[in-house]
Amino acid sequence: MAATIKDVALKAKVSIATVSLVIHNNNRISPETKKKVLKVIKQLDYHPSKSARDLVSQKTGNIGFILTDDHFLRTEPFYTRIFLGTEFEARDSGFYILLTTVASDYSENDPLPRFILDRSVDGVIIAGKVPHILIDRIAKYKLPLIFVDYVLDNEEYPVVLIDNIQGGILATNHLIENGHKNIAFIGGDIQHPSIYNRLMGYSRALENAGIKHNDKYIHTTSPYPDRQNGYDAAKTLFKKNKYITAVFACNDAMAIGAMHFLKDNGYSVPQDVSIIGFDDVEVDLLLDPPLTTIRVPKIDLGTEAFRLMMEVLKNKNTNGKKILVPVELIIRKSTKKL
Amino acid sequence: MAATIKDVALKAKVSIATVSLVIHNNNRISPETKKKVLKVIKQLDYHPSKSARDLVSQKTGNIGFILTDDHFLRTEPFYTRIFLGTEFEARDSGFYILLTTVASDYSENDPLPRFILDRSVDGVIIAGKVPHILIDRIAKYKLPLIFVDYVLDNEEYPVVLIDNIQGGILATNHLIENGHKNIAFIGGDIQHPSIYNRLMGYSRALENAGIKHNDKYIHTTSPYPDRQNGYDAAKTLFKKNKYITAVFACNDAMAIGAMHFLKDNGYSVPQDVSIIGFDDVEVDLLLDPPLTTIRVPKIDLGTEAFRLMMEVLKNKNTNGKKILVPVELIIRKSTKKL
DNA sequence: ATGAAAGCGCTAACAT
DNA sequence: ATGTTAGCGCTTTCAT
Repeated sequence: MAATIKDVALKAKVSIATVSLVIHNNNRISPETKKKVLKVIKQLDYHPSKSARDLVSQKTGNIGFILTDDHFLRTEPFYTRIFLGTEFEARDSGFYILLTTVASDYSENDPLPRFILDRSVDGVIIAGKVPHILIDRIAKYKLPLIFVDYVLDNEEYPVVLIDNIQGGILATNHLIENGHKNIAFIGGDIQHPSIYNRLMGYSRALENAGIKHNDKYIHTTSPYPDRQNGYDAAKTLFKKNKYITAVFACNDAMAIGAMHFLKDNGYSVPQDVSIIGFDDVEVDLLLDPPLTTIRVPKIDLGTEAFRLMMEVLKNKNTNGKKILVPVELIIRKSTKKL
Repeated sequence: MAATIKDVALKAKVSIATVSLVIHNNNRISPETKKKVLKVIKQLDYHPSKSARDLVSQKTGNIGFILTDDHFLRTEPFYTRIFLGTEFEARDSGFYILLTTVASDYSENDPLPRFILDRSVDGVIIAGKVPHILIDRIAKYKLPLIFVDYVLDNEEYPVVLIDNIQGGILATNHLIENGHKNIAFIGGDIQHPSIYNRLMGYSRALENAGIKHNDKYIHTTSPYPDRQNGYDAAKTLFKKNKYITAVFACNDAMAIGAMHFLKDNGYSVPQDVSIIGFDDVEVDLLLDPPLTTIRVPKIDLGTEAFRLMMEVLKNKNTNGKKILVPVELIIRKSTKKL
């Protein structure tokens, strides 16, 4: 069995209280005693038991990380990266991240993540859109709650968000600067704040450039912004509109789908149509042509979320605190001058 | 604060021992008492504290999951999927998975994963190749240890492996059946058991078909089987050999790299050269042409690993137990009849 | 500067 | 069938 505090105390001929104080670097201990105890700790390869600490401190040193299985299973790693950022940061602070997925159609009767029920987390990070009912249920447990890449607009939770409006502006400006005027926007569910804001950025950029907003160029009825829906959105759009020369897709998956539609139908990218995506997932580079996009620093999102959680746990006033993570235009080969 | 066993006992007017027995469904308790206690438990939304349980039971209900950061950061989700399989299965058994990455060049001076030191896991799953020194150090803690997709040949650890030999045979046979005779193999470090076994499958298939083994068609000097090395391997190979009509890459990443090299140099796939990969990562479908490959059921690998861990924890005799997960040929468009 | 002791929320052995 | 109690390995208050 592993050594306990008792073993150390016995061998160092001090009380367990002294050992505890040494571990916590309390300055009430004399240098000699400290040295002696430290030596024994090393000899026995003693490490305090987390279970015992958790019990007595009424904390767990764990943070729960919740996302829907849809999001986790996404082909292009996105939330996985956010999770990694959180995990990296947590490790430095001595915390563990307990990851769990919930069904995208989580409903009243589904069980809550276990770590909430058995109190094995000190706080919960929710990444991406999750059903409202889940949030409501979690809220009852009064655990610190932080959102990443999603938040309900009427709530006061601290949140880490992508600067989607800025990203929308960046993407649209890039197209405008390349001489495009007939610029389409394709996106999924417009109720989703990220997509809504990307569209807002698009609108604002057009407005700033004095380009008239054309509702026919906007397609946002797809439920989920994946490749198939990108394909379908492009199909609908190009069937009705002949003058579109550029497409801003709300994410890379839809951009990829749109690119496929165009290829299948005799358009060449970027000669006939320029396409820009959003997210910067790694497959972008593999495409032919490689996709111009807006880079989202995914790892940073996770890192920031964890830091914010630490602030909350230290009782700082973080009510409604919002961290906007900046994005970056990555110009590759799917866009060109008109 | 959350309700404790004491609160339940008080309200139900029984002792905490009775409550404990009810929780554990012990049949020594009378149906009426049981009913009464259960009712109070529901009223108070009582869930036993994991910290307390862990401490008294000297178990943690956690399993550590270790992989190198290289592996976790792989562009094509592979180990992420294995992890998911483990997590899904763990959830059903009431376990948590603590994920941590270690540096690929982990050395003597680097710290051990914390969950080993502070005893917050009951066992450890190691996924993919990790430095030998890390395994040695972990072994000292006498924690149950299981390997997935990697194992040292001289060790007695239980392990879940891909049936790489069978996969190598499947891939090579597919090419042979399509009339190919001059079949190249490209792979990374041949010391890696997976790569070695895929090559063994290749050799065996050639042998069975009575095709002479040509060492010049085998390139296995790349350190890490990624795209760049696939590109380079193809370059080396095609510079020296004119008669190659098919390439079996040890994984999809190298296959993708090789495909790029061929495209860049005027070969067309599959008209001039057929290519088959291994793994079946999702981007394969996006390629032009979509990649023929050997499908590895990643989620299953994780699931099996967790189940094996449960067996070990139940003290079943699992010493040296080896689970071989079967693979499957997925024919797409990168291979064709000669 | 150090030690004794209570107690965190459970489980399990033992008692009734 | 149910209750009493010791103890898991720590932290922390209070003594000394």
